[in-house]
Amino acid sequence: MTDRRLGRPRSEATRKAILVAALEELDERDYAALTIDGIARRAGCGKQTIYRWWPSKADVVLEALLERADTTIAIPDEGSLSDDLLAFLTATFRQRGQRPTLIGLMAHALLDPVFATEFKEKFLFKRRAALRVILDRAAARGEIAADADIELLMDVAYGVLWYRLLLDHAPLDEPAGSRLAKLLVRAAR
Amino acid sequence: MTDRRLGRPRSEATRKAILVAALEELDERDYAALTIDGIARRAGCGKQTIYRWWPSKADVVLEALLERADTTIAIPDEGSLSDDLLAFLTATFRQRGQRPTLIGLMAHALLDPVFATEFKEKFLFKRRAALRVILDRAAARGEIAADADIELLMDVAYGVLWYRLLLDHAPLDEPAGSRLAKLLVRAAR
DNA sequence: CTCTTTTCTAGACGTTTGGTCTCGTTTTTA
DNA sequence: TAAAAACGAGACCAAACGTCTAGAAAAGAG
Repeated sequence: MTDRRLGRPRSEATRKAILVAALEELDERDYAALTIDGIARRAGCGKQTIYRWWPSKADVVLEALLERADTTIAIPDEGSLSDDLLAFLTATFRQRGQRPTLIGLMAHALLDPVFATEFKEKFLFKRRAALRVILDRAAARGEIAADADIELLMDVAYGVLWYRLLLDHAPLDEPAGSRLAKLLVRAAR
Repeated sequence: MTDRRLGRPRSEATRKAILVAALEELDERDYAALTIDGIARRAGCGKQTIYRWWPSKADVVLEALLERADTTIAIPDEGSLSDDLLAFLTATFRQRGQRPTLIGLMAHALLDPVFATEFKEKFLFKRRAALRVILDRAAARGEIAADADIELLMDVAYGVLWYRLLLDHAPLDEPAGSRLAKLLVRAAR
């Protein structure tokens, strides 16, 4: 008796081929044109293999994104809120090449409540948690007013990030991150 | 010779029936399940009538939203930035019943660049313009630092609004509007 | 009043996609 | 060797999109 399940085990090679194929497809066409058939064809596998393991195409893309990106979110610890925020925001803003992927996932989350839960837990709330560490440390150092609304501060940071990502009307570069960091420091006092 | 076009004129009654039907359908099912056939059936018109006048179902919903909501965005003028922001934000946050509609339109905009332009011009940027009036007046009164980033302040306001609307993880009520207004006033100085 | 133009409802039609199901095969454990 | 589960390939059905056709209706022009 072993702890392995009965029957042929899941093919890790196929799993990776599917994730790679999903990202490659996303590079060539936009998210709206992404199809399960297309991913299967490119990965050289049957559609059923994809449906067996992922409930929707968004779940495939999300897993591919999580696997590709540095799963560990860097949490800077420079000693001051100002420096920590600057490092965190510029690092976050720098991942701008992922915009099409993030846009697609958010669109899917808005239309599919089940995936929305998945997306929040595995991606969005992880990022919030990282920022919360920074803010909590600053609060412990007394850099944040006792009556400050930590949740609101996080919503300001990620709100601006997502709003600009979605509308694409203003830059999302390092100078922008720097200005946002300054604003947050002033608002936290 | 008149300025009326030749032929049978467009039926205003049918146009309104379609917009009403779209909103009614949205009350009963979520945006993802909204279909042109369903709207046509409920409005008692042929599909062609819808396709003739609107390029996509999102355009129908957007027009219905614009027609229903107070088209004129109230711009308070209380004499102080603090009061103006409080009034503007709480009025905006109060329209929370429109969440499903707004979610659907944003999702569609993320997947369809053509509609995205429409959505920004006819809805999102109109709201930004209203907020800009408030901030410009405050700047003229000297309530905002000369080097303040007005665009960033607007992105903070609407960023938090949309981020909470999309994620639905935190309240979007009048106390929240009040706290956000306070934060903005502090950040603007 | 008749002709032309355009919109109207109604619904058939082809296409695409999603998602399920079937088939015969392969890889594992018992 | 038998049972169990995953595999690739692809058939299959249902749903929705968007186009098209047909005949009726509503307006102006002559």
